[in-house]
Amino acid sequence: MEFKEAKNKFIQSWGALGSQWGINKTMAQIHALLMVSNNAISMEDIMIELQISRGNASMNLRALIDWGIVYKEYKAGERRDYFTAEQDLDELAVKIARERSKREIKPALKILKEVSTIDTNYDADENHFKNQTTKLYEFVLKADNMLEKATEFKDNWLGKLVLKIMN
Amino acid sequence: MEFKEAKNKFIQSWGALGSQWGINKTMAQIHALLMVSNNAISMEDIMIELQISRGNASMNLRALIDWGIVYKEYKAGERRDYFTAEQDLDELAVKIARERSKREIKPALKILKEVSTIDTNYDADENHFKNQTTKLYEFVLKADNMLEKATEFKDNWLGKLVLKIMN
DNA sequence: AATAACTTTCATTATTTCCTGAAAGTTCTA
DNA sequence: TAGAACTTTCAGGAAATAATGAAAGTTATT
Repeated sequence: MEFKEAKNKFIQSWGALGSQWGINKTMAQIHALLMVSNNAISMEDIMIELQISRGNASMNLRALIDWGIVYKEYKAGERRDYFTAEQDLDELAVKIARERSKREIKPALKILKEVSTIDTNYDADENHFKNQTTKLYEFVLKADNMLEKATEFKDNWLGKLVLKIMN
Repeated sequence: MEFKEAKNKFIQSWGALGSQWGINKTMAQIHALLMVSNNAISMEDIMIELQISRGNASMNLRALIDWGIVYKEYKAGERRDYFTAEQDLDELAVKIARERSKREIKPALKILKEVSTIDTNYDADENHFKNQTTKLYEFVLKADNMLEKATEFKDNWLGKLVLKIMN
């Protein structure tokens, strides 16, 4: 396999993987492209390389920037914006974990708390519901806290975690 | 909030959360319903409760069974199938983690290995590509191994992990 | 082996999600 | 402040995904 083919395969696969995890294909592809690019690249370049429209490129770049994993870069004497992706994988993972926690896990916890604190009479079904949702709340809370703790290492957090687990 | 309202809210929210993580809404809703149900329930019941068609119910129940988080149950003297969800959250998380690893992470690793092992000349772009994908491969491999190790505790694995991290 | 009770399949339809492209917006320069 | 260079927005169209329901399939019973 030569470079261009490999690069393309990587971008396509990253896009597909994104879809499976609830991230839209183009967003994942732009991220993939930037991640393996040696230099900052312009919206124009991205549009051409991925064969997408200006609007699509613009919206997804914005989303990636909101996630904190793509940066705008200004080149001296140049009008257009250039973009780069976070190149450090520890940092990337930390940012993704924090965003998903903020956007999805925290709201889910709120709802779990709400529904698990209903008043129950002695009905078996209601008790079971309350029980299960309470457990779920505790489980998700614990998982979320753990992730937060783990990512606080920041520097090589995954490596440190592995060491701890291995004993 | 009373029981029925809470139950509904939980099911709806679980469905929405599923979507955000690449799991179809109905599948997540069926799972939610079964998870908080005190008794095994029939396809008929599920169809009514979630207002979905027979085909939809059948296909998504099948998918949940394939994931290993929903079980068929046979009641003596009854013709129809009844369904229950895995009630133990540790077990549930382990199964989901293992399936996603098998279905998504392992194939991704295979591709990362492929694209990261191209022959490069001294071109800076190519070297950067090779570098980044190699690092990504190692990172994902490490994460996957860690998850495997963590879930091997099986019994209260999340709790044990938290303890380790806290030191 | 015929019928009844139930489940699965899959072509069609519906819904959701995503993408396009043109217009409006912004920012810089002269 | 006019115009050029570039970016963003968003209504409408396209594509992807999910759901329906009727027919085919399965299994148990008589």
